[in-house]
Amino acid sequence: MKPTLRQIINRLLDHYGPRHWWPADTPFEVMVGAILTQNTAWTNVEKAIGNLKSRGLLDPQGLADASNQEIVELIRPAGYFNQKAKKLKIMVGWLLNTCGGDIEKLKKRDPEELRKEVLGLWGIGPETADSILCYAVGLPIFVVDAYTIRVLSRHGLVAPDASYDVVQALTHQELPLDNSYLNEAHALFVAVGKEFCKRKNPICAQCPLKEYISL
DNA sequence: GCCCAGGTGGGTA
DNA sequence: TACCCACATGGG
Repeated sequence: MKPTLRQIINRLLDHYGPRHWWPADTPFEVMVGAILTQNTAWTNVEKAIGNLKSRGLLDPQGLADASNQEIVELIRPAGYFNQKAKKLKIMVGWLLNTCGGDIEKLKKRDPEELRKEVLGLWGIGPETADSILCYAVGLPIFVVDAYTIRVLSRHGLVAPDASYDVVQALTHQELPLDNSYLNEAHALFVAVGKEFCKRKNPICAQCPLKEYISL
């Protein structure tokens, strides 16, 4: 039997309970984490974030003033450090320029225009942009990631190679456009994805969604 | 030693 | 548009 999106999320919420995402102390830390976690295990991101924190660089002006070399050394554990240092510099430059580093002010902007602007920054694609808008700014936007597509495709709701925009359009059509709900929904996909829906294991005997599997 | 992880941008046909 | 590749560390 093919479940609906709402059924999947209800089942996951039932199983995991509220996730309290994103794992960060401040909205700015969310933004930094969103860049550092690109194609990277979160455990490695934590080390990099810890390094930045202990150096007192986890604020917009601090990062803007730091040398590229220093940032590279601190974020080395997160991988892709040359690219990511550049991305962080571009992101904080934009942030300081557009709102003086005060992320609260971004809430007053037109959401669609803001998303386009963030997407226009080098190094920020759809998932990173939406992570920032959902978890740092607090907008009602669903974040699509590899886990989301993997889980949904294994239950026949989207194609395995479905595009980001197609999957997001589906979620925005089927789900309440509410920040708390969409925040929770994405976090639940990550929870079940990490535990049961890795690339290789096709079937998950202990998965809370196993009752729906019919493929 | 090999595969994978909460992607993105650039190059080529 | 549709592939292909570089980017890089750390854990299983």
